[in-house]
Amino acid sequence: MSDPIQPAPGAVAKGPGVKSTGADDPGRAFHCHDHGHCTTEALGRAEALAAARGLRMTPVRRRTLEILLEQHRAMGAYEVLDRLAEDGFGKQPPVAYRALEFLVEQGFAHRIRRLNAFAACAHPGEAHRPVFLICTGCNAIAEAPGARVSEALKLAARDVDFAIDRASVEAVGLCPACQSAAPEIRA
Amino acid sequence: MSDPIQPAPGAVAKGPGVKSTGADDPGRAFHCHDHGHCTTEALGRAEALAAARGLRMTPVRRRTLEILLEQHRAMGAYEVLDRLAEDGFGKQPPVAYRALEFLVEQGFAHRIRRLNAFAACAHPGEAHRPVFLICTGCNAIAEAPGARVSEALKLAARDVDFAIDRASVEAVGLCPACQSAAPEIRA
DNA sequence: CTTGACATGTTATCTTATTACATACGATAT
DNA sequence: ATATCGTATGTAATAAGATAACATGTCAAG
Repeated sequence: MSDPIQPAPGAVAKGPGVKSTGADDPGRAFHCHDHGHCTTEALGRAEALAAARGLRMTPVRRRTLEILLEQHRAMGAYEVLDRLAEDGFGKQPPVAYRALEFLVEQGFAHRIRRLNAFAACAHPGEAHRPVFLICTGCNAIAEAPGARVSEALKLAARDVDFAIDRASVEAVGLCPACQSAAPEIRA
Repeated sequence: MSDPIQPAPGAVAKGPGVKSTGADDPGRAFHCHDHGHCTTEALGRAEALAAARGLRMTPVRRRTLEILLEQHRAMGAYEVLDRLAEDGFGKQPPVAYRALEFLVEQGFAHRIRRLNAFAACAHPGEAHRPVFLICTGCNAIAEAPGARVSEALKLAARDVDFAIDRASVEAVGLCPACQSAAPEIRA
């Protein structure tokens, strides 16, 4: 049960200009932050919400969320499955898919369609329409506030009389740290 | 070589309030329109653009685009592959994937991540950042102008210093016609 | 303690996508 | 006209992602 520590691997900037940020920073996945706290809080919130909704946060489900929370990146269902199997849970795809489905339904995790993968939600419980920012440099994923995007989307749909049920907005590019790093490579 | 006719199957509204629309209507996929013209034009533009770019619009590529153009909906790679095989082209996945990749790269088709599928571009050649509207009722797909959404997205990214490379905006819901049809079913 | 709803586990299968390698085609330069 | 090189096509094999169907286990209400 490796409980990975502070600077989450692959999600933490080391370069210059990196500032430590608090839990409410939208782009915190891209910066140094107290990841232990970040994890604990998300887990706690999920537990509380599940309880409040009369749902069961079972061992597989909790562990699945823990696994996703370890890093600020998306994981494929099979990657999650392997981890679960290591921990003594079932070894077959539905085990992972069901837990992930539950987490997504409850808003504790998100599905990143572009990557066919899943990522822990950074703001469980808060109604939000996140825009996903996917860094191709370090694979980190951040959720940016998507209220405005969502609004623009709604308008665009209304112009053609389309009734939106749900939407996904995913952008790939470079996080601040990888922008600093990449040019050296390209040059 | 079935050259599918006017009202594209699955893409054309039959209900009340349906108006015939011109080729420049953003949501035309959801309405009655001259699909033959719509197809011919897109194909012609693609040909011209390929030529202008010094690229080869080979038989598989052209046929692949034709297949996508038949209907205003997304098709899976294997569905396209089957059609290609019928026409005497190769029967293995790379045949379809390569042609589709070419079309997407050249902006003649789009990849709809949410559906793991592909759809012909409604505006080849015109620089545009489409928002995809996917109707769950009839599977039609329309491209709405995404300039504003794109702008909002850019701002959201800038707030966290993220450099967007490309983005996908996909909304699922009901097209005008299916909105009229659905309530009867639900009731 | 039984029952019913829900959760977990397994098998099997399906769909989507890629890697690797062989063959054919087409434009260019001899 | 033909050698050549880059590009396109074809095939086989397999990886990666996802679901259906069914059996078993668990927990809490009655």
